[in-house]
Amino acid sequence: MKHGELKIGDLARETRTKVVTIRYYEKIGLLPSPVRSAGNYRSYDAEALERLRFVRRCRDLGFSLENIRELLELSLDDERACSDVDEITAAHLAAVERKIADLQALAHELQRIASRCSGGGTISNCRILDAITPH
Amino acid sequence: MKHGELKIGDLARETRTKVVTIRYYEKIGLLPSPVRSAGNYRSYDAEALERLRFVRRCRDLGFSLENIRELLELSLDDERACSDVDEITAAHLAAVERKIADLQALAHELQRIASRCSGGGTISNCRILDAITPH
DNA sequence: CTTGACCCTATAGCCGCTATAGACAGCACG
DNA sequence: CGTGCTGTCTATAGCGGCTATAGGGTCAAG
Repeated sequence: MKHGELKIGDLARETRTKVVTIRYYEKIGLLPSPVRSAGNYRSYDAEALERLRFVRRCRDLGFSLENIRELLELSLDDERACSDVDEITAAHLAAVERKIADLQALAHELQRIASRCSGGGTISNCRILDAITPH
Repeated sequence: MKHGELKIGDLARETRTKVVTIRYYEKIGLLPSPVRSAGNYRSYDAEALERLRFVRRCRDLGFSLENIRELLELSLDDERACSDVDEITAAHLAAVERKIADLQALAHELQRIASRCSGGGTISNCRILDAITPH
């Protein structure tokens, strides 16, 4: 193994990604197939590491793999308009904010329901089940 | 079809659940298999409707099908302690609140990133991609 | 020369549905 | 009676984003 080349486990450690996940990303074409060593091991270079780092960062930001695919493609074409990137980001942010609002409404309702528990009772007079049951 | 009996489509309309989903719930044992009509159509009674309504309500509250299974089982046993129900609800609420916190952190980061867009530029000087790319 | 850590492929499973295909039931209209 | 139409039936595969399992091969250290 030449200087600077990384095995899949090295890549996994560097990016805190599981080995199987890296292979999965390759299978779905999110990462290019790397060259293979004599023993048929995947052998990565620094660029591959950078690409995976970018993917991981995007995943941490909650982007879908499909979005990441687009972002990667955009990032390779210097001439494309930056507004495409902005659009993807803005749409994702909006989706996250919608999800937060939904979950907050949910949390309030659950709090309301949970607060009804008198404690120590049996199912027959459970006010939580009562609250859940549609009337 | 006797008075008061419902076909799967009726159940679907009443509960705003898709027909395929009802069949799916039956397959995984969340709903009991109903009797069949002469033409092999599923035939539901009012109790089945109530049960599905309960399931739907729980889904709307974000409970997993596994949780719903437990809640259904608990609700059938009058003697069981209500605290079991409270536990499931409280754990779910805690999970929802964790998720909200995670998403809020995410939203803040995305806002920070999106605000860097100067508009009108090209990928080569895209400050969003810059912000996403790990250094 | 064996042990153990790592790597390989291929396949199936997770959740909660959704989609597709191909066939049968039941009713209205001509 | 036939023809359409809508609704229902079964069975199977697919979605996203992994994760788990089985059954091997590779390689460096002791």
